[in-house]
Amino acid sequence: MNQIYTIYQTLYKHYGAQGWWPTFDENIKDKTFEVALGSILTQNTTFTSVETSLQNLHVENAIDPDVILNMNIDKFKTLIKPSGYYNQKAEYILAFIKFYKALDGRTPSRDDLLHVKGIGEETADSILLYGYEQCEFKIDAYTKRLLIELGLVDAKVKYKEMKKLMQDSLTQEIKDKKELLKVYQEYHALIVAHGKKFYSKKPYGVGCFLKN
DNA sequence: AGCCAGGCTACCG
DNA sequence: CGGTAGCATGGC
Repeated sequence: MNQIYTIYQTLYKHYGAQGWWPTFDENIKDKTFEVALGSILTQNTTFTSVETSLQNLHVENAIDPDVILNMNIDKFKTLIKPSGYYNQKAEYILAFIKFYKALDGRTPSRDDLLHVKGIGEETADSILLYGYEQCEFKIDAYTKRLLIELGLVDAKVKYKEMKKLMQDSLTQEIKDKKELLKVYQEYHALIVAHGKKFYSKKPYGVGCFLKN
């Protein structure tokens, strides 16, 4: 068993299942769209702030592309204000909505997503992994700090390299595609749970039990 | 009171 | 290409 998969097992044993995405409303019609909204809103922000924004949107029945399009822009900005960067994020979300409606239900390619303003690698992978159930591993700041701290990559590693390391390691161990998707989804959530505890404050990794 | 959050774009050299 | 300022609110 390779090291990346061993880390997953250890984290899973320690924290248990995290749930694939902290969905605000299980009964929402368009889960994919909600995940995309959350993925954009959570950029450089805590998910608790995002939940406040999603709650604000929900009471306006605005977890819906057309409702947002027909809404006064300043009103929309007010609703997402708790997540910060509300001017930028409003622009990003409108750009995504345009893209999303044009898809008409199809699953977008990663490359197409990356051409939408406001969607970088992490947000694209977040939308694909949690919104479209695609096997795209999501790398975030915690993942990077963890891999560096464990000596598995060097400090100037790129997103692409980390993603390849995670995906190659996991596909090597897990042959069932459904299981692989589940592990991708859980693994990222576990890293966030672990990262909040040991990789938020410098120096990173103090007390991290993975360092043995 | 200050630092950090589940990033991205624009612009610099 | 790599590096960095700017974006903004909320939590601890």
